[in-house]
Amino acid sequence: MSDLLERLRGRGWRMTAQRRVVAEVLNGEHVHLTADEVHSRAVAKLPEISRATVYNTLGELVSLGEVLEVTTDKRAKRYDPNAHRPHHHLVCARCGAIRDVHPTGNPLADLPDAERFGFTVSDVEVTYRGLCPDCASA
Amino acid sequence: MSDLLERLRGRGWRMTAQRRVVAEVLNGEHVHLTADEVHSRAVAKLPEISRATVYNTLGELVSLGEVLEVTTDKRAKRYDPNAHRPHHHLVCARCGAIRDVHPTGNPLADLPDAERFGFTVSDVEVTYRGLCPDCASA
DNA sequence: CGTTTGACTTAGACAAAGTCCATTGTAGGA
DNA sequence: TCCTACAATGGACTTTGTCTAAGTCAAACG
Repeated sequence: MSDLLERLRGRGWRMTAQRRVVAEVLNGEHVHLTADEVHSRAVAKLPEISRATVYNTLGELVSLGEVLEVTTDKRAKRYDPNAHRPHHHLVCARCGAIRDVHPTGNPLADLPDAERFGFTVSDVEVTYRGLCPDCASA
Repeated sequence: MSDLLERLRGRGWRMTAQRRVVAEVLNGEHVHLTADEVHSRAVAKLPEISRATVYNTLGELVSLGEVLEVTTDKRAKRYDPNAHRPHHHLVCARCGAIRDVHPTGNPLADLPDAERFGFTVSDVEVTYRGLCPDCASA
């Protein structure tokens, strides 16, 4: 269950009530919360936690590589704790629902040298867009 | 040249000084300006143009399919006038430089039915990340 | 051409998301 | 237990974008 929390403890991350709560909120599969949603849920468990702390903690988790920042829409960034299994995202264009997906193939290999403009390419992010079953039938 | 302007005129788009200036600013290859950058450049040509008009006009160009919205980073949306030729983006993780790229292969075909969760998938957006030559040597 | 009209533009208020900073609190080691 | 470096707080601030009411103008029409 508490994989994220376990990993953080193992890395000697200084544990505080606030950090524990944020990590707990983020735990799970197909979790893609905005900073604000993380804050709301954290407040439910620990009413005195501040917005700044949630932002700080999320930023730190991202730096540690334990959580990924996902920007699927133009609104708020979302935070994805599933950082240890590489994956991409499928987003509903209407309601914003997000699923983790695992396409076959390797898009990095699909970018010819001639198209790299001298860049050192290290990562690729793929976002599929469409309509989820609910929105498609509406 | 004024391909964009030509196309818009051809579509019976009501032409005003403000709209012309915005279209002119956006013209070109590898152009990925934020709304604010578009506004600054538009102001240089037409000082009394307002921010709201720039936003309105950009939104309209996107609706018309003449300009694409790109969200490569967590900051502002960027606007890409190269909407005719499908392409993806290569972004420098440090300085934010953006190039249009044309990978081989079709990522849409790489998403198995089992990974679609019943979604009607219509589009895919690929963002490569790395360091541009300047940032890599620094 | 002049009139008319509905679409376009404007300035500024407002909202949402995120950052910054000086102050206060506390985890964890000696 | 006490200390101290690190963490949390909250409120002001910044950035990005939206909205509205009132004024302006492009273009169709006669």
